Amino acid sequence: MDTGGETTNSRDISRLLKRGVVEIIIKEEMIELLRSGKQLRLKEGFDPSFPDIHLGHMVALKKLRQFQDLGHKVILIVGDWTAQIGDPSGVSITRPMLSKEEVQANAKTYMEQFFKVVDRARTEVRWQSEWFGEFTLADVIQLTSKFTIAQLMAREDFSNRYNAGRPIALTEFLYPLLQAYDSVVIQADVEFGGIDQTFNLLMGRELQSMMGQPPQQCFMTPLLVGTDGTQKMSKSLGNYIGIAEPPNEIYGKIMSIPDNLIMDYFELVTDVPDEELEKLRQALNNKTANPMVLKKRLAREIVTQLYDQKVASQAEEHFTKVFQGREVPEEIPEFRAQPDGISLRELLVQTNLAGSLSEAKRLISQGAVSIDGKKISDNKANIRNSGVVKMSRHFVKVIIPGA
RNA sequence: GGAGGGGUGCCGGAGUGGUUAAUCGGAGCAGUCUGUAAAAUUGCCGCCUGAAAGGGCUACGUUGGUUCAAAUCCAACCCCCUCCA
Repeated sequence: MDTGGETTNSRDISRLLKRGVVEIIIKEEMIELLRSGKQLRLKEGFDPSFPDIHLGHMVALKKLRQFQDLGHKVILIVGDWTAQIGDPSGVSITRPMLSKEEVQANAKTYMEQFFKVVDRARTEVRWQSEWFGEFTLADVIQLTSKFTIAQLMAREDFSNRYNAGRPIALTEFLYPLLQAYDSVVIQADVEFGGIDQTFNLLMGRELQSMMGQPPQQCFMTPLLVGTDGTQKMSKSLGNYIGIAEPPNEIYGKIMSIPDNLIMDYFELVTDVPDEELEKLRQALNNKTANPMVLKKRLAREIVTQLYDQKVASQAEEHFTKVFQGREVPEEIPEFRAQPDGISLRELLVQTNLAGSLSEAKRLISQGAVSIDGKKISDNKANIRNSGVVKMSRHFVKVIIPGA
């Protein structure tokens, strides 16, 4: 059965449209669509310049999955044309054009991660080049003629930049238009995106109506705050937790998020039921729960989702032992040195614990490095015997042959 | 087409001939503390070399020039912004 099946009931609907959602345009229509029993076409786009998926993206992906579980279909659009323009996020204006091979490779990486959350069997993958590949200038003119500058300037980012005297590339205006056109081509019923994508999603609605299609519903998900606790999670800000990262890494990063983010993460990235969330929230508020303990639960939940329960317990164990118990982990990367040893500085550089000899020197002088638990502050120290070197949270087992 | 303003390190932003690897803020890194949280606090924050003091190299849009000496002066070029048309 590949249609939406029996009409989705009210309970499913309210759950679907509440948690992890900021705004739905237009909610009433969305509800009607869900009730109609029609199999909906859910559009989700991705920019092949950034193939890595992090927890921030997961909020929307989980939503997609929930829709899929009710029988609906995801249309994943590979934005191989819009990628050449660069999303007008204000962060980066121009992007290097990616070669076909790079796009292919990135798309592959992306999908490997995407299908960790989204059901592949109910997903259709479409490339923008399918339709834009043969777009002519005449087509471009026709498309652009449908919109006015005033309409585009309604986008906050554009008007902000304009008012601040910062440049706006002409091609950037094309970005929302192309994205809107995608909706027309694939006849999207619903488009998903972060709340910062509102403008682009609305353009799709607009264009669809102009072209005689029922306008798509816009489904906006909240932006997850990154590990720094202030800005939205993003790779370029370095405050992200990638879903393809090793379990220990994910677990550790979650443990390091600020306390005030705990409940957001629970709500948006896990499936812990609402009633339970409420209890956790209260426990946190009246301080009957140790935030650290809740975080551990959170970390476990998330690693379990991305891997499995067993891996999650292992990650927890690792964390408890190594970081809380300050023990040396069992499995640490090894470094084989020459029989006559190696200078500590050199070692730090070669194992990527330091970016340069100067940096290594600084780290050592600042007391960041220890060997077998003994702090080394002599920055010209040499390693002559095998041992475990620790720098901050990283360990390396140095092996000196014959020593 | 005309007039004016501007391009400095990861970002913002000082500096207008030497004492400037370049004030300051943010970000980042490391130490102490701790719950790998926050806050606090200390140090670092171009590269190489030196135990250190120091030395060398690279760097202020690009290229060339003036000078004992340039991010700072001159020329050409590239790029951006504003206003007028």
